[in-house]
Amino acid sequence: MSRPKAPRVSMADVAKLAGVSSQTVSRVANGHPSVVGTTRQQVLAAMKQLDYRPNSAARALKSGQFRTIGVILFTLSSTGNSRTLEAIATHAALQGYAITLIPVAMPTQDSVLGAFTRLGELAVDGVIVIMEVHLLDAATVTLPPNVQVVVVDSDAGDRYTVVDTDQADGARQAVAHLLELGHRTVWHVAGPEESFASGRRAQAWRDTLAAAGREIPPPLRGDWSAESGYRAGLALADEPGCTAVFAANDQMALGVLRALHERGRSVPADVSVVGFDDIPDASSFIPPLTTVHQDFAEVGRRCVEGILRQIERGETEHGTALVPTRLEVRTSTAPPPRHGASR
Amino acid sequence: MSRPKAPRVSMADVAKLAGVSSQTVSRVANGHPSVVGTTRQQVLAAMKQLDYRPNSAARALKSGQFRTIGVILFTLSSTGNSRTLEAIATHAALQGYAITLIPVAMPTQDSVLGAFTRLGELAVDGVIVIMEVHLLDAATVTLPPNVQVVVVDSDAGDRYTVVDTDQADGARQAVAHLLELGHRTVWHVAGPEESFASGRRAQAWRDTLAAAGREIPPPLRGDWSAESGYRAGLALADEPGCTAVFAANDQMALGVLRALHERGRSVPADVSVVGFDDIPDASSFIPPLTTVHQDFAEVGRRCVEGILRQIERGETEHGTALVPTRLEVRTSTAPPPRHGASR
DNA sequence: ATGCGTAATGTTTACGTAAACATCAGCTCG
DNA sequence: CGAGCTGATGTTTACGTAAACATTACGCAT
Repeated sequence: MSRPKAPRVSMADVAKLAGVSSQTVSRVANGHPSVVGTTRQQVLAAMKQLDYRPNSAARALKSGQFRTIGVILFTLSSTGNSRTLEAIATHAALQGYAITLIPVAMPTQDSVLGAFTRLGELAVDGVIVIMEVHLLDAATVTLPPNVQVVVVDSDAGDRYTVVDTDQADGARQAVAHLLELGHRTVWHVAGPEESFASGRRAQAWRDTLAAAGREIPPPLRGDWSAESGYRAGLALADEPGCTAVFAANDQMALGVLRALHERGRSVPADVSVVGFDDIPDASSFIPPLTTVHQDFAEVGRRCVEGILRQIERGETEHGTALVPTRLEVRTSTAPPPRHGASR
Repeated sequence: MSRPKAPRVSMADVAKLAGVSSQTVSRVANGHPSVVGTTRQQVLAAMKQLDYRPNSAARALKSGQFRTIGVILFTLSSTGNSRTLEAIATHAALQGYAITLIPVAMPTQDSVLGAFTRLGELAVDGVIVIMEVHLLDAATVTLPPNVQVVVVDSDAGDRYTVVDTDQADGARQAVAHLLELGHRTVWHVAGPEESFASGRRAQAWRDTLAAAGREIPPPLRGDWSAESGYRAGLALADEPGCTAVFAANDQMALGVLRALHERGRSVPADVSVVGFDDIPDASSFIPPLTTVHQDFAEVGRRCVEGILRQIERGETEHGTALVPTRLEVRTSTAPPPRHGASR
């Protein structure tokens, strides 16, 4: 373990060179006002000459703060997660906070528990959870008492600060758009059952149809993947009455597009398709996909704001903040085929 | 700043409860052998009762190690980066290391320099850079002396440990596949000029054609985005002699597919298209895309191994490790149209 | 029996920082 | 003109851990 190391430069070294006490060096480092200009210059010069860098471990030990936020997530393979993470990292950096990644191998309670246990020994002041919250329940007991939590995409607003895309309104916009175009009803390719976002989108789809007095077709279930969308799309292609599809994310919409294409159903002439997320590729699908745009950057920003507020104040907040969505209309949607033509 | 806190449980507290010295607690915590069974049990029980968690700041201060790896990257929006990061995080966690994310706002030397300066004060034992290395040159001076570096996708093997996908072989396989199908030559949609990966793929494309004695069409240049691929695709659709396209990544291939589709050129009957990356959606493109599969998980694994080896040994290694690629043949490639038919 | 080695545990110390407290010089005001 | 104040800087201490060193107690060989 003991390896040859360039011994680190400490405040004491700087102090000696500058001819002051180490406390004065500390004051300069922290921008304390009561250091006179000339002294400050000397210290600064000494710091530069020795290439001094504050030791964050010592600082953390003394202050009890790490200036670090942990982010717990299951996977980065979904666009939403990685874009949110990126925004979190960027905003945290702006506030002088670092991000520590805590990957959870599998979305099981055991794994999550393990991640939180590791976290208990980890140097973080707060945690942002990008994951289904019901998995978190068992884990909360293992959280150190003074670590705050913010959750993305969840209904746990009564226990945590929750930041969420306005799933319901996004889905409503998508369905309303299709109805306005004249479609009788809208079919739905839902996400996995255990996903909160998926549930909210499906519920809003159902509600919007019900509010308009339309028939509610049985939803098809996918797992977010394009492949599962393809399977759903094959089924939909065989439904003669199906002229409009709302897929719960863009990847499944991609699969639906492929299935319809293979079955000779033209989009949007025969069937209209709407997605959710607005991933960068959506505008290059065949045809370019009408989809619900999510502002991941804003979600990330609010997460950081929320967690920092809690860290500063030292107390947990509750409540849910919704980030608005907006329908991005491209060319995968059109009025339904005229009645005569479609039979 | 002084906030009401649950005072943290320290070794001394555990020691008092267990009726031993804090050093014995330390020995138990670190699995030191010379603690007799009964004592160990007492300490363990006390730890559990008090919900003791080691303080990583104090541990880091004492040992000089943080058990943390920093990852510097510019963006997570590319599949490759986020998948690599995920693999890095997973493998680091397996070894008991945490990952600290250092996002760089813009790919400029200034930004990178800033990130490294911040890093200087950060608690990391090593750094993995997922980024064009030429931006790193100015930054190395600001790196603390005992922080090791591993680089992904670069030609800096003479200065750093480099882990890279075998770009050249992947591109070669793609081009060879198209030539074997009977295409006279292969057009190329390249990535951005400043990208090392892009350059390697383009060079291998050129070399493979040259080795086969084929004509080398002028490469088109994109920026990795589907939109840029679309623009390139429109140009290619107007090239009568173009029957085969090798796009430097899957997203640009997606754009090419759309352009060809819009121009009424059928894939693969009229034109064959090959991509690079094998993103999950590639199998759901219209048609499913033949592409070069990259093993991002393996890249991440080797990065972590490399950096840990350097951290253990305390010295920098040089050299490049190549992760093999493999051609995933789907239905976007076929023999060229028969001569008579195409005119 | 005496001494010595060894295994188990306790005591001291240092890591680098920053809060708390102490000191000292210069200045204002009664 | 000196008491008291203020601003600049120095000294002490504590944060939690673990290495290094110190101290027991016990067993075994002479």
